[in-house]
Amino acid sequence: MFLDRFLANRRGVELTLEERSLLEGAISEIQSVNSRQTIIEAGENVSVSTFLLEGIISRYIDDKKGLRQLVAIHVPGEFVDLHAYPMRELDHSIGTLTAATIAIVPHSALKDILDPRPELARKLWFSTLIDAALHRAWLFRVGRLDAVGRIAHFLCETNARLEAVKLSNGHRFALGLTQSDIAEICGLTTVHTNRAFRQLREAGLCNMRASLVEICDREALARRGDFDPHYLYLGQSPSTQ
Amino acid sequence: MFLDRFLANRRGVELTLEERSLLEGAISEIQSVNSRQTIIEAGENVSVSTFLLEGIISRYIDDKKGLRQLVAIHVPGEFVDLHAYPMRELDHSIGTLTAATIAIVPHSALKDILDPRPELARKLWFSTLIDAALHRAWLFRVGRLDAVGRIAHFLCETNARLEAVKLSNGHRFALGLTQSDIAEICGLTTVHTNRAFRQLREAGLCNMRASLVEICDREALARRGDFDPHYLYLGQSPSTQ
DNA sequence: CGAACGTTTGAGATGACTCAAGCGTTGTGG
DNA sequence: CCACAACGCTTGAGTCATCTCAAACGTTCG
Repeated sequence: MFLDRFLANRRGVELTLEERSLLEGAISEIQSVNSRQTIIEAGENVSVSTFLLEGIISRYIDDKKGLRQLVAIHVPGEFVDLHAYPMRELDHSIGTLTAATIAIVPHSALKDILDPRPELARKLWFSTLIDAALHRAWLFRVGRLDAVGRIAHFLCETNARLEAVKLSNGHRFALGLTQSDIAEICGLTTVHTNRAFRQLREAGLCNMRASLVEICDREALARRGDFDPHYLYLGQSPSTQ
Repeated sequence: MFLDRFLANRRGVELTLEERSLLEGAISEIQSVNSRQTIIEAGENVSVSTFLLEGIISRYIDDKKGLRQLVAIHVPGEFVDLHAYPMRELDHSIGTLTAATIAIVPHSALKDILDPRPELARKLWFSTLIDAALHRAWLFRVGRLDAVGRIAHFLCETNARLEAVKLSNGHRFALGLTQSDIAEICGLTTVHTNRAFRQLREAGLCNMRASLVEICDREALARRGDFDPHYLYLGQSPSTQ
């Protein structure tokens, strides 16, 4: 039941009941973490992976001046660092953005489950590759879009991801992030992010107050952000644009 | 012998002789491809993966105006799209930048080899995760560095990757790319890339003429580009900064 | 020799940044 | 229950990095 959301609605790799309960059994611990806490520091050796049950977690790279670049965020129902299983150590740090609940999965338990089950291993492999696809979409966002487009794209992506795990109805969702968080995600300053939000609001595309996001015109928002959900590898959800 | 360079000098996942020859046997075909050819279009269904023997191959996402964002480049000794094995279809396109030689590996052959060999499967999984780590470094580059820094970072990365497969001596390497290619990689215009190259040249950090890159001051270049090679998961090569 | 391509330089436009300050909301302690 | 601190949001004005448009120059190759 902890893993109900894992790979939910992902094209072709939904887990069987047996697979789900096997993975469930590999969980060693459930933890609560406060907002804005570092969970793993870049370069650390890790022997467990983290599955996110509640809240938003970020992955980021620090530059030498202490500024950081977010390279991923995770929503409930996703492994945050399953890639640590083959990699052993990480090239980035991990921290909470909001308060969060996580499940800890030791790699030894994972190995016992996966070694005799190539099909399941391939599904987990797939799930780490979705993260890579998200990285690519983020690259596109930062490299090709202007400030308004980046925010539009990010909101479309987040809406689609949350919808897949039933945390958005397609038009409205709670997102515990501040405008500064979104600025960091989109590679912008807080000030400029705020101005871009105003433009989106005035154009009637979307609205964010107190971390509740309301998407007024989903299609127009997707157009403004040049958003094509293909890279999320979702199944055919009824309202996915 | 085709696969000699694959995972060469990668921390902890070097292939055994047996593994190498098994993969070697999975190759169905060797092909030559001209410069600037599309190999795979985004969204296509694929049942083979591509291993790069010679040349430079890019992966890119098109925006709706026909401009493209490069999300990865590959050098000899790397799988270009091993992730197509678990994913089946790709969220980006693939094309050559220079003339190239590639080896084709059908997924069916891969499955036969990997299903009974979880250890080898984990090494291939790892190799796709290095691509993800490269994506993250690219995000850092585009999100946090200025024009000169981005180019410096890219040159440091490329130097290190080519060194791992013995195509750079650490200070000099042939790179069949134009300044426009590097502009696309770094999310800059050609004009501005040219000006940034001049700055690097005048500062005595590096030099690029006719696609031969010469790194004059490796440490200073790494500092300028805020480059830390940790994310490449290389073994301890003698001169890696 | 000429066409195609890549590199280099100039001048002006613009999107995003920096610095600075005011405003609104929330939570807390006296 | 009020006052104040902390935090996030909003706005303004001036600056700067990068972009756009334009043109000249050098190589390579047929």
